[in-house]
Amino acid sequence: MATPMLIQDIAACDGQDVIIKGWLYNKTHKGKLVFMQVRDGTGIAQCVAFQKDLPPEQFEAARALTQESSIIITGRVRRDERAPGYPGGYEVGVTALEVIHEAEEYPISPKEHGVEFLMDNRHLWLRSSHQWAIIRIRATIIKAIRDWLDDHGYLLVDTPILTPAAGENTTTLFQIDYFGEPAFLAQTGQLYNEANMAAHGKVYCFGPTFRAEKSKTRRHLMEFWMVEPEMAFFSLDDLIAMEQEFIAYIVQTVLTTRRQELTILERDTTRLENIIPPFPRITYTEAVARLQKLAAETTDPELKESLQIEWGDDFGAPHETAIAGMFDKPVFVTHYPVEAKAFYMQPNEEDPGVVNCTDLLAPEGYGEITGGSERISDPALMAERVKTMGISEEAYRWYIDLSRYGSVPHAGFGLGVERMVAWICGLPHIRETIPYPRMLSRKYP
RNA sequence: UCCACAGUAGCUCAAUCGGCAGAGCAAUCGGCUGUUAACCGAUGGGUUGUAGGUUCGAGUCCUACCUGUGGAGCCA
Repeated sequence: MATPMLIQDIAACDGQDVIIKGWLYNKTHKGKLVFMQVRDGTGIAQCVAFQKDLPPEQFEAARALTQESSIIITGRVRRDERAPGYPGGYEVGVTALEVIHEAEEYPISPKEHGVEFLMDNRHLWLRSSHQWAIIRIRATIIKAIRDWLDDHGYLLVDTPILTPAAGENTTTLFQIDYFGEPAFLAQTGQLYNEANMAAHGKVYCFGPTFRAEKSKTRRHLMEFWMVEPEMAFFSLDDLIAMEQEFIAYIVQTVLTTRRQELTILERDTTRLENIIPPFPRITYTEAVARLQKLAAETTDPELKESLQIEWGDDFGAPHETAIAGMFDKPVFVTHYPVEAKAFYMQPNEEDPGVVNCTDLLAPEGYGEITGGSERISDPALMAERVKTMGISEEAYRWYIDLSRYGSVPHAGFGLGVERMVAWICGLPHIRETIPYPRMLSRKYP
């Protein structure tokens, strides 16, 4: 009696008669036998149909089967070193084949395709093994994020996506019509997080965020997912200590639970195995000095040009890559100039020209994966900041209230999930890190 | 928004100095009992991104536009 089986469990079913429900991933036939690579969502298994083992009409159906046709296969699992697939090493000797739907000519072949074509067919491309591996790792990263926070006393508190006020910078917000009033898609949950923090101590929000920046780079999406922890009575040192444990846990969790997927992606995991605390940290000022030294020493005129920087400038992509390249772990860059950062960041006591903030730059040129800081907790300073930034006091009254009623030193950060996925998977472009990327010139499918 | 490059068969690409529109893969048909992006033989497949211009003749040269790719900028 054949029993249903998921392909991920194929090794445990050796010798058993099983039923697989799935899709034909690829096929090759050789006279009186047909090799079918069948995927069921949990893996890919080679199913071998010999003419003598099937009713004639079913063998003919196997020979004629089109790529991505949906099928139900009955057969016996056997160990075979030659069998490809994920996990592979076992194959199914087919005794019956039922075709559920014969697919039309499938546009994506196992051969190479261009970026535009694949993105136009993103809804189908997701079935390909590379994309399958990425999306599974993404799910594991998200689970690791939530597990670590939940296990360390952080409470998930949701923040709104539809927000009423734009503050000072409407150009980077998507505006929508809210019953005749303008509303905006959230760029961050942080301000609401600070209110939630005062209620629960350590909180985090996790959801999609939206930025209408006309960024056309390999690291930017218009819609991306961000986790933002916010902690009461936290200093910059507390923040850095927490972040490195958190990041290391995520990386190590993927390494231990998604080996197969990292192999599919041909990721060099030795770089990831090294991601354990403590991470190096340098100040912004030190980073600028190192960049200037590097620019002075290099003989490459293009690199020299791209590394030009003066104290006070924010880092561009070449700067981030160069700084990260000086370390083999993620590096915390702290104490940026006040002007380069957000209005709510706490100025440094000894050097008021910089803020107590830290960006975490990933190795291998993957850029900023977290950005965080101590927040201003002094009511007078907050009021002054709000005024000088030209922020609507009416729209942000609720936020200003937070500094009036039991204000405490606090800190938090945001982590971009897609950049984390790109780094861990070793992907050259962020577009493959989310099922349906929203980019400057693409919102289909 | 700026710079560079590209657009030819379903896909990936060729086409010499401006002179017959071509291949691999995919598809279809046939062959093969161990394939790993199989292989072998055969068949079908084209408004060369759009609009205009130069020329006896334009995929190729010129102008504008559209679309995409790479990079920069932008980026609490």
